[in-house]
Amino acid sequence: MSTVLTKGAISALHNGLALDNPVLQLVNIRQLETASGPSRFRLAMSDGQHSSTSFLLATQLNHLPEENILVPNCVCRLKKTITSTVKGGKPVVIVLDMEILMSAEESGGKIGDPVKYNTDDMTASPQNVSSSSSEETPVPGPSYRSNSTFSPPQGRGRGFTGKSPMKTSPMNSPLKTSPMKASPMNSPMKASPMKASPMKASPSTASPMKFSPMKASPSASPWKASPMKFSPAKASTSSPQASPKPIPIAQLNPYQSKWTIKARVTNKSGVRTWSNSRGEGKLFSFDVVDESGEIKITAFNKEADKFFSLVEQGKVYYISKATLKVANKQYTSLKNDYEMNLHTNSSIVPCDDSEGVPTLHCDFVPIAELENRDKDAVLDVIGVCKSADDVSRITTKNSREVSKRALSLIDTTGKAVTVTLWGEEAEKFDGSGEPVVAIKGARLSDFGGRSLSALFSSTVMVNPDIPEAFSLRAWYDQGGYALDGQSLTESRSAGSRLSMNWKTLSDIKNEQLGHGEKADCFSCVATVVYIRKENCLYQACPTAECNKKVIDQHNGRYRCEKCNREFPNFKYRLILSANLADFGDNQWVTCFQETAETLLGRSAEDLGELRDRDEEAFDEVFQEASFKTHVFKNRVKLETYNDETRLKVTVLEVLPVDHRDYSRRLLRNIRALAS
DNA sequence: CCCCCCCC
Repeated sequence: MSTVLTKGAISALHNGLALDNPVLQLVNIRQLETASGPSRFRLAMSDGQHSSTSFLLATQLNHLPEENILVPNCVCRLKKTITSTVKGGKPVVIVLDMEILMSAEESGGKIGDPVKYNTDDMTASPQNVSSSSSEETPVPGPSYRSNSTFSPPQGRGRGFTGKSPMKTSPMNSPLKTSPMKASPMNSPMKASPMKASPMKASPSTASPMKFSPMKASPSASPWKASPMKFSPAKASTSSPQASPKPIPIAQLNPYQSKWTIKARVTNKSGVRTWSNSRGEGKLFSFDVVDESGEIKITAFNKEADKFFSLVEQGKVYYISKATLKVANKQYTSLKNDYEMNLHTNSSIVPCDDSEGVPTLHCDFVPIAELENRDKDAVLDVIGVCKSADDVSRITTKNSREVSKRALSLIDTTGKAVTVTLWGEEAEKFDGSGEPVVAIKGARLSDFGGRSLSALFSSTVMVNPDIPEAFSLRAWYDQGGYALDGQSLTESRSAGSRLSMNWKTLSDIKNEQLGHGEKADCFSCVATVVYIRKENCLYQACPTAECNKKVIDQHNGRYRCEKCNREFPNFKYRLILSANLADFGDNQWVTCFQETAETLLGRSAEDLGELRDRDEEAFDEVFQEASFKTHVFKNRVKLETYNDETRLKVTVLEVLPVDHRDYSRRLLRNIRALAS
């Protein structure tokens, strides 16, 4: 059993040596006293030979002990560590990422008979590091699979508040090429002659908000560069260098103090002020990228003044001595667990050698995949803009006026989604020629099912010079355009005259539908569990417009009080009480004539005749209509008579279930329940 | 230390 542990790892880690995913056993875990901030856990780890209590769990892993996953005797793989030295020269191994290989039960208790590792003896050399002896620590950090790191960007939006970042942009040359010119692929004009599309996006028509290519090294093809090719930075924080060698952004973490990064500014905000209960101030932020990754940097107050004009969109800088903190993923699509705040001693130095430093880093989510992402997620998307609304002005809840424009983007998944642009971005957007539109950092909303909204921090690029844009262009022009891409965003005008305000039956109670002044309308998918056949038919006035119940005079004549007439005949009409159920609740509803006929699959006239002639056949109609599932569009209103209130649900329309649509919504509900 | 990001 002891073979599972990486012998010698304790010594190696204490000496700051790189190890490839060492496997250790947790001997003990203790929560440290912390004055403020998140809890800290100190770990005692064993490699089977030595044990040491000099391990500290990075706070982003606190959930492991908190959920009792990381408990004594479990066996762990340390996927990412950094060895720091605390005052007194004592090393501490900070565990930044780990996984549990074996639970305490599976490990069967303490492995081997480890002796306490003597941290005073720092000359001790690691022996028998039984796993990999590679000097290369795998570049740590979040997964960077399938990302794009590319240049150049063509646009970025700052929304409609704050200062225009364009002012500070060095990039004001016209759009150099459209994707297809740069693309080795067939001309889309040839592939799709009737589409005038992309060629129209000429420099002269290019939206001013688009950024033109950067003058810096158009030859650089950074997306070809492997983001993983960096050698590891020394874990040691010693040996200050005269001209510091930059470390990859992906290796930044809060447990190092001396570092420099070399990175390009991809997204710079204006200066914004804030005022809340915790105080007030001003700030601006910017995103930077290198080949390994990206990170958000924020400058407050004095630092905002100091660095605002220095930091220019598209330029490359050496940045050092800033504070790393855990990023709040809620607000960013940047692929980094951390972000950076500038402080008094922070240094930002322009760098002339920008060769090979990419300009943007995207992780595009296929449109079909948006269905499975959480609401409010901030993500990157790319698609062909097959249609765009005209720009319109709306007034927000805070009575601000703002421009908006909705686009429909489609990608090779054959799915489309609506994206809303705001402010200047909406005004300047030119959708002619069905351009490829890439958005970095759009927010996913559940409006109309799934839709996207650009944020202040989003970067909107029209026909960006990136491989994804080229292949999308080719796909679209060579046939994708003909696809009737199903949109994840249900439009309010779609379907029939009633909008699909989808609810489950339990929503009726939970959301107190029908309790308002006016009746509420909603749609649901439900199964008929019971239909009351008693009193479902009545004898109505035979006059076309009058449906009033007639009084049987028992002399072959029928009297209508409303028409004040007697008739020799009547017509049958239906008022059906049915009980509908879905996975969460059931509900009594009323169907009048047409909806009742649809539900039963018979006309009221036929049913009336059947009831009088063949009761068994009549009953069978109700049996057959039971346990069928439909889409019901309903009106719901709380009604009061005689001090008694009850919820009245009237079915307005019965429709067949669109199973594709339904399963999408069902999945969404299940996810919502699970989260 | 922000985190506003709008509308249907």
